[in-house]
Amino acid sequence: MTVTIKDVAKKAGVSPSTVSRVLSGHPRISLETSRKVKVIMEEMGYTPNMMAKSLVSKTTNSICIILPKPAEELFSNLFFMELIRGIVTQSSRSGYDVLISSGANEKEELEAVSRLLKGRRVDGVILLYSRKDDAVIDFLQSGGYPFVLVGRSDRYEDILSVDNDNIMAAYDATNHLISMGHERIGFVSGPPNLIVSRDRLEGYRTAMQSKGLEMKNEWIVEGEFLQDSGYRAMSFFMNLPNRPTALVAVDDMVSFGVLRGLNELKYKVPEDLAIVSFNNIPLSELSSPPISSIDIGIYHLGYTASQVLIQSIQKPGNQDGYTNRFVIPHRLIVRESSMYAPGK
Amino acid sequence: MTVTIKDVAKKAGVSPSTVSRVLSGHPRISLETSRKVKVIMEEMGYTPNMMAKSLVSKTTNSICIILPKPAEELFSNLFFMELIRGIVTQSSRSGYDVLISSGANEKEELEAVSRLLKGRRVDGVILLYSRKDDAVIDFLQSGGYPFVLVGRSDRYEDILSVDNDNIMAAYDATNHLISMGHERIGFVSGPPNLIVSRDRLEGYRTAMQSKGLEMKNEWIVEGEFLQDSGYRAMSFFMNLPNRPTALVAVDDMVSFGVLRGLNELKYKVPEDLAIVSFNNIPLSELSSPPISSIDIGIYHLGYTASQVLIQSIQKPGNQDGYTNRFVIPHRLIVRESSMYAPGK
DNA sequence: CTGTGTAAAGCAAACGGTTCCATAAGGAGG
DNA sequence: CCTCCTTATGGAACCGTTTGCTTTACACAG
Repeated sequence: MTVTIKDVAKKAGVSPSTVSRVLSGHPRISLETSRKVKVIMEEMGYTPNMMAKSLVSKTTNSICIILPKPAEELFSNLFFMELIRGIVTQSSRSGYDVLISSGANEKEELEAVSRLLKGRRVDGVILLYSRKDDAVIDFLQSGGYPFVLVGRSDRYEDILSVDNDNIMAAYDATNHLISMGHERIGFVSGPPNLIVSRDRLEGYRTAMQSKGLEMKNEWIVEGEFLQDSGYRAMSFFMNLPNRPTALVAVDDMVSFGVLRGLNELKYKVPEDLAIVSFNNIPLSELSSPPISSIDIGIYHLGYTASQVLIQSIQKPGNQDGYTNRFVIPHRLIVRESSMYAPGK
Repeated sequence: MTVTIKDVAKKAGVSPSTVSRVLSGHPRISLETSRKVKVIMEEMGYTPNMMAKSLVSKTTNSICIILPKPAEELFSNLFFMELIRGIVTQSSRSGYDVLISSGANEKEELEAVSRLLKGRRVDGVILLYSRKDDAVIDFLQSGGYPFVLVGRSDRYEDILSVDNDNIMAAYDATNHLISMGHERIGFVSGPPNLIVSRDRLEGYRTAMQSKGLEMKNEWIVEGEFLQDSGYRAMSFFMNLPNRPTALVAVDDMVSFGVLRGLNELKYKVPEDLAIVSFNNIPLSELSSPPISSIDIGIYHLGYTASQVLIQSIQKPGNQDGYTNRFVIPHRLIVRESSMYAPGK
C-alpha cells in the first residue's frame, strides 16, 4: 500500500541502503545516483515512516508539554495558549513535533510522563508551573531525561528553566509610579506560596526602599490572581486614612477588579488612583482606562523553552559551565491608568 | 540500558512472544505464567517501546490538531485553549496522545499533515475552522485518512464534523430579546464569507420574521469579531431616527465595543440598549454590566471532536447510515445586559 | 498402546528503516 | 602489471514488538 524505502530502491535499481543514504545526505553517494533516487522518491510520493526511523535511531524528534491540571481560569488559558504557540512555532522550526499531555492528578501526570519518555515516544519535556512537582521532576532528573521548566523553582538549582526576572519587573513597575511623582504606593500580591508573588513583592520593596519611601504594612495586601482580590484590596485601600495614590497589582485581573470598584465609587483612574499591573493580557489595553502593565513575553517564554530543551536533547552535555536559568526580558507598557503626575 | 521485552522474557524464563501475549491479555496464556511475567515486568520497570509497537501495528494511538496560522486574537486564544483542553481530556481517556501542529501558511500546513499522516506518526487529524482549507481537506479525503472538522463546511457533505447549530442559537438569542418586549432589534454580523456569520444572521432573520417583526436593512451591519466593529455599529445605530432598543452581536468582543461606546455617550445598558451576543467568553460575566451570551460549549466541542475522530479511527467503516455532523448544544446565559423590558 | 484433541508456549518472519562491514571498480604509484 | 587507496554501493544484522504457524506435553478415548 504505502511506498517504502524498498519500493523506491527497487524502482531505482539500487539497494535500500543507498536510498537511506540519499535521504540522510550521506557524503559518499554520487551526485548522479542521488538525483535519480530523489526523482523516483518524488514520483512515488515516498514519505519516510517515522516509527521505523525512531525505532532504530532511538530518537523521536518530538517533545511534550505537560499541562497543569485544571487550567480553567481566564489568565491561565491565555497564558497557556500563548506559551503553546511559542513552543509550537519554535519546535516546528527545529523540526520537532509537539505533544500535549495532562493528567487529572499528579499520579496520572507522572504515569503519562513516564510512559512517554520510557516508551520513547518523546525526547524531552516542557513543564509548566513550578508547583510542588516533586514527583515528576524527581523522575525526570533521576532518569536523566531532558526537560525544562517554565517558571522558577527554588528547590532545584541545577535544572534548566526559563523565566522572567520578576523582581526586576516589579522594581520597574514601582519605579515608574515613583518617577511619576507618587510616594504612597500600595501593592496587591498573590498567594504567598507562589514564587512569583514573593519575587514581585520583593521588587516592589526594593524600589520603595531605594528611593527612601515609606512602606506601611497596610499598603501591602495579599490576594489571588483574580478580580475579586482587586475589588477587596481597592475598598480596603480607599478607606485608609492616608491612602495610597497609586498601586502595583500582581496581575492584570486584579487591576480589573480594582477598576470596577473605583468605577462604582465614582473614583477616577489615574487621578484618584494610578495603577500598574503584570502580564499585559490582551484585555489590558481594552479596559477603560487602558491599564499600564508589564509585558512578560509569554510567547517568547515558550519559544525559548523549546529552544533550550531541543538544544539539551541534541547535545546532552550542556554543562558548559554556563547558566541554566534563562531570563526572558520584560517590558513596561505605559497606558492611561498610570499617566498622571499627582500634585503633592 | 532500557529494559525490553526480551530482557523480561529471559529473566522470566519464557519467550518474548509469551511476554507480548501477557501484555495484550491473550487468552491462551496460563494464569501462572501471566502472573509471573507481570511481577517481573514490574520488578524490572518495563515500559513498552511505542515506536516498535507502532511499527508493527501500523497504529500510533495518537491524533493531531492543526492550529490555524496566526491565531493572535483574544477570542481565538481562549477558543483554542478551551478546545484543546476538551480534546486532550477525551483523548487521554481513550488512551490517545495529542500532537499540536501548525504551519506558517497553507502550504506548510499541508506538508505537515502529509508528513504526519503518511509518515504514520498520527492516526487522524482534527481540523479547526473551515476556512477554505481545500488543499488539506482534499488531501485527507483522497488519502482516506480519518479526520474531523470543528466548524461547519458547506462544500463537503460527507465529512465528519462537529459544530453548533448557529441558526438555532441566533434564533434563541433574538427570541429572548423579543420575549422581553423588544421589537426593534439590530444585528451586528461578522465577515460574510464565514459560515458562522451567515448562519447567525439567518437565525436572527427567522426569529424576527416568525414573530412578524419589521426588519429594516439599516438594522443589520457587518463587521469583524472585534471591539471596533461593535463601537462603530453602536454609533451607527444610536444615530438612527428610530433606533433599535436591543441588538444581537455575533461575538462577545463586539459587545464590549458596543458597551464602551455606550458608556462614553452616557447611555445605559440595558435600559437604552439591551445586548445579547455569542460565545460566552469568560469576560462576558465580568464586564459591567455582565453580558448575556450564548454559550456554545467549546470544551464540549473539542471533547466530542476527539471522540468522533477516535471512533472513526477504530472502526473506519463508520458509514452506519447515520449522520456525520455532530451538533453540540448551546445555552443562553441571561445576564444584566438584557434584563430589561422596554416600555412601548 | 496408539491416535487425537487441546492448551500453553516457542520460533521466526515481518514492520521500515539505519549502519557497520564487505565488495567492486577505478585510478594512482611503484 | 600488481598492489593499495579511494569512492560508490550492496548485504545483512539489528532496533523492539506482534503474530501466524509449530511444537510440546498432556489427557483421554478407542
